[in-house]
Amino acid sequence: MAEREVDRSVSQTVKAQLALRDQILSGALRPGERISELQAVETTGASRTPVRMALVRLEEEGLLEAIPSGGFMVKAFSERDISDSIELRGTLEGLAARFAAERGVSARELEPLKECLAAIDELLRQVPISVDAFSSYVTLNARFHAQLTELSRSPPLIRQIDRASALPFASPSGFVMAQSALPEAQQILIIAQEHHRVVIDAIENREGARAEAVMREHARLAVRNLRLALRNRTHLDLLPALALIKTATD
Amino acid sequence: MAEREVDRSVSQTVKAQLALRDQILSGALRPGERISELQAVETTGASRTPVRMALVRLEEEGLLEAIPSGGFMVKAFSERDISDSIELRGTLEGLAARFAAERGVSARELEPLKECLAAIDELLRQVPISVDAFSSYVTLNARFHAQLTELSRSPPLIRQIDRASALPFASPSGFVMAQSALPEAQQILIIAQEHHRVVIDAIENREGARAEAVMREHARLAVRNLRLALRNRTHLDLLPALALIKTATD
DNA sequence: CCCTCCGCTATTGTATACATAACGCATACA
DNA sequence: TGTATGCGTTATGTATACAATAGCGGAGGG
Repeated sequence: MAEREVDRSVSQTVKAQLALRDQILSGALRPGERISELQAVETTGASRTPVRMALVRLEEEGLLEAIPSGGFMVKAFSERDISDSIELRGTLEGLAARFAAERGVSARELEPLKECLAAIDELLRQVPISVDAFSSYVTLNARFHAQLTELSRSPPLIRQIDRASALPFASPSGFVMAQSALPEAQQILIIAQEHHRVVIDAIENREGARAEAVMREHARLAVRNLRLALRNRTHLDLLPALALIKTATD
Repeated sequence: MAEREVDRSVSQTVKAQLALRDQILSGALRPGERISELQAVETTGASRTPVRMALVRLEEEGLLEAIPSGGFMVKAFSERDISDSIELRGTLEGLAARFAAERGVSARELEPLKECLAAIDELLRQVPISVDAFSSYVTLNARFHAQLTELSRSPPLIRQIDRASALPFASPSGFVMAQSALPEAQQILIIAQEHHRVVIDAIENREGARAEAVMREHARLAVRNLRLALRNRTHLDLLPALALIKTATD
């Protein structure tokens, strides 16, 4: 066989993992479908060992499921799984906000959060929001959540939140995109921004319970809106993660 | 070289994973120590491929940490990491209890929980509790927590709780054992049992908030007691997981 | 005497060959 | 005609050979 083209800039394992994740999230591999190692070797360009490592990592990430008789299949998610994942992340972020508030955060550390807040305020001034601005919003929102998580200064918690966000529909960007299909999108973003404002205020004033409560409400809002969005399936092709939803609703 | 002795009853990957986990939790491998693949091959009896798969899984489990330049080392935990992990699990179990309460649970499903409760009541009648009884308590308590988690009927949440319990000191059995070193051990077990009783009652009566609150209090109690136990380091060899604590406190 | 550079060694990353188990198909018998 | 059994094919599980890199030690020069 012709010699393999090898990209030496990143490890083969990482390359395979990224490629496979792409295939899953883009819908090229459908939920429930078995992933053939040989096929993965061909599509990713890595050999079987790194492909297998990538498969194990993707299983731990939650995108794949081990088949008892051997091998892996693409995991399928119910609508309930998705809303639970969002609420789960909200709960963890609530704990992170509480930790941040109770343990104290310097003004210096809150600065990046406030910058995000101001930048989002700026974006939301547009009515209706442009496509470009919306895209910036997705980025800024993700950064806000990541920085808030960091403020907990709790490696175990940060780790769990990262894990909970691995499922794309449970990531901050994921459900924002889902909500964008709704007619009330702009109003939703404004409410969400209010949550952001409150959580910063609560952390500044060391009100742990309030900081936690608002993050949980933030997630519950997301869950409600995701449910709405799943009713009008019109623009949902915006959300690639939807490729993971079980076709047969249970 | 002499032919390798192969145990064909379980996969080599699983065998290696169990063996390595044992080595880590028994303290044979110290925190911060690099794990050599070759050495692991010798001690586990598996070859490099399954050993590598096991290492990846243990990393995802949180027992190992990837070294940037390659390979893995045993993760080291601070005291704060440990108490955060317990509080984290308590928060997740709180959510599980809430889900169970809000979504409704049949009397049939609560039966196993009540059996655990009664069995623990029986054990606690002994004053002071015997070593054997304490060992039964550890098992029953772990079962209680596992069954409660199941009642949430939320696969993503169950998965996260399992992950959060992977760290041995964050598992139900782990911190019970740590607490056993305290002079107030018996009193603590009685309070914990009261929590168990309340959460069942709350779930039965569909009081989600109360069910959640008591599980969080349950965890906070554990955190307080673990702190106490770490002060009197006398009997802490009871808790193998302590092998994971950073020697240099930071 | 110390610092730097080169080369060696040890360990990980990758590829592939081999073993084994599962699935499917075909054929034969009831 | 249907079912069961056996064989073949294909996939995964395992082992090992090869490649590349990082870390360490020694030697040489400043």
